[in-house]
Amino acid sequence: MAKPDQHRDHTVSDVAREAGVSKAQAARALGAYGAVSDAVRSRVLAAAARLNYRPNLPARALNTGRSHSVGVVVGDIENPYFSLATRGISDAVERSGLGLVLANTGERVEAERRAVEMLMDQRVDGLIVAPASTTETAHLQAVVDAGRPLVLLDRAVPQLAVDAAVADIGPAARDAADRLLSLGHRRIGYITTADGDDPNPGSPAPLPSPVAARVAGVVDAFATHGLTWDRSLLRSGLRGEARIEAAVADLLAGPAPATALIASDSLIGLAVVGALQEQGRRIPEDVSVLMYDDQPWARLVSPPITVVAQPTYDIGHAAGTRLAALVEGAVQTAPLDPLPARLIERGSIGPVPGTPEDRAGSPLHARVRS
Amino acid sequence: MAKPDQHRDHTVSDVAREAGVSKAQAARALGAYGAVSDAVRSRVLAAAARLNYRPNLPARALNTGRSHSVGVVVGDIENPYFSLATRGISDAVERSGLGLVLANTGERVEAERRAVEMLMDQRVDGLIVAPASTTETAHLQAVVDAGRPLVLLDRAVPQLAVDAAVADIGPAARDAADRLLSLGHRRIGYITTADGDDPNPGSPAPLPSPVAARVAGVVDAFATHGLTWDRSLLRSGLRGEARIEAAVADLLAGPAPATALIASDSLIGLAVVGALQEQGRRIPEDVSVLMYDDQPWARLVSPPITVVAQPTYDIGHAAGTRLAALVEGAVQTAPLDPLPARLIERGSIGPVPGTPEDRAGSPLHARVRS
DNA sequence: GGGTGGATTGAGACCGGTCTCAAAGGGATT
DNA sequence: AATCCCTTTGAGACCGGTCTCAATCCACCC
Repeated sequence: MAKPDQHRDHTVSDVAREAGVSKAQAARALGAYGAVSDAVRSRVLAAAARLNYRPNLPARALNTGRSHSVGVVVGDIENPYFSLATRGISDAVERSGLGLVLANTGERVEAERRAVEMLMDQRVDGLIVAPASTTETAHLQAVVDAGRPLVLLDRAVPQLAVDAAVADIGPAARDAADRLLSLGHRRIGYITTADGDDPNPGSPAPLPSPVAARVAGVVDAFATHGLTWDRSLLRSGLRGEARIEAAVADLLAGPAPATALIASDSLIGLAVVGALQEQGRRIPEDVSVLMYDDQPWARLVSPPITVVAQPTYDIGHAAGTRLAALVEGAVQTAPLDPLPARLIERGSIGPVPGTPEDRAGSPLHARVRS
Repeated sequence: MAKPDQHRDHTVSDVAREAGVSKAQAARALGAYGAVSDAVRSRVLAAAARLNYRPNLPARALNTGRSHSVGVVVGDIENPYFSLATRGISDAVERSGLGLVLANTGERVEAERRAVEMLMDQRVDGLIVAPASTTETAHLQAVVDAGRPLVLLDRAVPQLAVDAAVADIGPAARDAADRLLSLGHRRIGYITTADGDDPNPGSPAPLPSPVAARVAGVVDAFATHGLTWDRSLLRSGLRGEARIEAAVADLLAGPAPATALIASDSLIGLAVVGALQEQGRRIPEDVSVLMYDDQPWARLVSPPITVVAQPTYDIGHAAGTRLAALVEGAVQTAPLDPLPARLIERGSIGPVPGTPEDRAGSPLHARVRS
């Protein structure tokens, strides 16, 4: 009838009794605060060890108001980008003695809102969020209003005055597009999972900032050469391999097919390379391929993939370090510097099909500034 | 002098006052327990909405004893195996309304011990652990003794009477070795990051169970054919790409080089394929390669890599589902079934160099059962 | 020897919820 | 109208810590 070994854990009071001191003194010795004589401390510690005492962290959190844990909200921990960034966060945050509460959103704003709410209710000391949307950010504003430290990961949100650990994509994005332009490419397809149809900020559903920056790199590079990028070559909101493969096939079909494809992340890249192999297209002879996010396998496929590499681990680490500082009470800190991304040229981009390599640049110059 | 907007959150008492009811009634309405009339409930809920009340979960946890969160302890979240499994855990556990507290150990037992202790102090409702060691498991036994639900991930620990979500590697491991044997391979190198020098259970520092099972598959397959696998071809404890590359070079050197290499996980596989490419060895003409854990890129490299695929997501999902059930109070449950692994043949294994393919099987038969 | 001040100590309130228990309310029954 | 029973209500203890505050010690000094 009675539960057999319902032995509840020992508490501060138990330890105090065992050591023959008051609860207050035991608590001070165990919590390492306040004034405690050496004699009492050692008696209490010995008693605690004897009873195998373990502190109840939620109880402690209840009246200190500090939970010693931070929340991390990412789109998908399965995505190598996020798992590496999370590793960076974890390493950074652990050295401040903070635990890590993880939430997946599947890039759905609604799930993100719930996760953030839950973490706030959990009274985490701070939050790192890779926001799924640039516009629906009321729940993030609420975090700021509540005075809880918040650091954004990977994606900045202009209307939110908080730190963001991001890569400085712009220059590398332009480099990449320049490179393609100089090889004669004019029809460059851009494929992303992110939602948003217009690369201009201010549109009703803009792309998340890093994707927008990548697309802007293409647009800028074209503009620099007096050209205009054909926006119909932007394919967004593509979830699932099938949709991506279809987009690849579509971009490569018709009278004015794309001659180069840019994959907005390594998951897209995987699908794109897979699709091209299946469709029997050669890289880079038939199609040039550029991928965002360097992955170990990018060097191994043939040809090795040209990528724009971001310091993903460092981005996570920076976010974690900054959040830990804010949690410790830092204030008036300088904004985080964007970390540099860079183009790593390998073998997956080449001259436009039909163009002799040594003349690759000429069509460009023929048209420049009309 | 006074902190400007030190507005502490509203509490149940605040809501009660606002709604004109007792604290107890407000708490019942907000916590959805006990008996509350419709009139009171709606008044309380309206007041709560007006004050933007949010429950304090640590406080709730303090006297219910349930934190509605589970701990996950993995070797390295950056490893695709763990990030995929974690995704499975997350999905499974989320539908039970449980949060997820993550800890990385870097496969160090000491870090694992600390992480488990911290999570126990945090009073998580249950734990999922991928144990770094098969022998140093006192901290895990302590979890069991404390009556807290525990599910092991990926690796079973014989002396621990708890559920383990693992793959049934044996058959696929034997299939893989059989395949290599039938192609004439006799010198098969096995490369792993795990520590442990002897595939026999009972040795002082045995390999973790899944690695042991994989090695046992090789041993068994050899034995079935009346052969003995040369254990000097087992290379364990290899951390970092450089060490792995050195091991590859070493295995392939000397008078009796390995003709096939087995990579114990996808990270090893990456390094092995990279090393072979650098060393100018062709796969599978010069060396056959088999990898554990299917990864999207394994299909994309040339030749595509033959792998033993495990249902990693499902393993995580099974662990999460089982843990959630245990947390809900399930008892007397059947042990978890190991999930099947299977050999997926692609192009990275071929006949032993110098052996005409159609005669590949003959040296084997010539020796069978002496 | 009395005074002084800093270090130590213990009692008890408190954090924000849950939950027990006795009292009050409200039908239906007789 | 009195009784019974079930629902609803509020007071207050409690979870396991922290922390305030007044009381007590004790070494040192005049």
